Amino acid sequence: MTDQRLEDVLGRLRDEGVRVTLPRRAIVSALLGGGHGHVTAENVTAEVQGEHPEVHASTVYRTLDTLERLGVVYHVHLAHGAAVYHLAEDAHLHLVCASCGVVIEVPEDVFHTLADGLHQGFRFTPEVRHFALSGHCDRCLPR
Amino acid sequence: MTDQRLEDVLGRLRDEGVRVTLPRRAIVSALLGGGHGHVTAENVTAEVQGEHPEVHASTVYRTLDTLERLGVVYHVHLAHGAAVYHLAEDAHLHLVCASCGVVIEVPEDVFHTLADGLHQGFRFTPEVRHFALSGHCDRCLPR
DNA sequence: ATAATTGCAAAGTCTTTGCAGTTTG
DNA sequence: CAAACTGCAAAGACTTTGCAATTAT
Repeated sequence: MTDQRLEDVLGRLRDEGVRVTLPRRAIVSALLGGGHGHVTAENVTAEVQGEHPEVHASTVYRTLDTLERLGVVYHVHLAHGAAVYHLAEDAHLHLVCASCGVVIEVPEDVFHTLADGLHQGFRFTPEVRHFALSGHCDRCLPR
Repeated sequence: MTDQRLEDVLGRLRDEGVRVTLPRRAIVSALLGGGHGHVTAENVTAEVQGEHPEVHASTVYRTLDTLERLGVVYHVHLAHGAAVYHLAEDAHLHLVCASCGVVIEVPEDVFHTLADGLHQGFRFTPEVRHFALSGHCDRCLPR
């Protein structure tokens, strides 16, 4: 019943000299448990506070930063609102419809051609993970 | 000496039933005058207030919205900070280095292949103008 | 005249920060 | 025990909004 993935992550924290505290344990649990990606810091806070109401939002932000530094999670800006967090192992790219907000997840390799072109033409290496690509899904296509 | 482009824009406002006021005149002037793109609402406000200190930032935001609705300007989110505004006629895409912040402007057609691929594969039409593409320029490339 | 627009102040959203007290290793 | 971490409250950056007074048409 002890979640192995939880222990793995906590082990990684300890290996890095990062202390394992009750808030961190709860936050990592929430991330692993919620599972299905796209959680905001606020979502995580709410979930954690269900069990541990004393854990403050600022701690959640700080912990998410720490986890990102360690490569456990990363965050994406989907649109104008709050950033969403993912487990790093679930890495993928995001297409967001500017009208209806639907999020389409796509594998990274879809961008290879573009990345090659940008690198050759402009000496620029895109990092398409960190910001979603805005646009329109077919049903919201203007006109 | 009367700026023809200014009068053109103001004419467009009137045609749309939008009133031409002193703040709007000053804001459009600032956009046309500053010229070289990438201005934030705050930049515009500062410039306008040089001549007309009574014009309030909220008016600038409202006017920029109006101008965007009319297709005179559009705004882009370069990174985490404030949005930047462009004259619509200067439309182009933006690559932003996450390390040094340099902004590289590229023609839209660089994205055609990607756009076709996304449309065929995911029924999604990217609108690459509204958010910059984050990444790293060669001199900031990690590792 | 009258509907649009403005200035102002206040609020709103998301996130960060300073600090004193608490906890981990 | 020392260094790391936390809760709290406050601030910070950017933008939006409600409203009464003003202004363009």
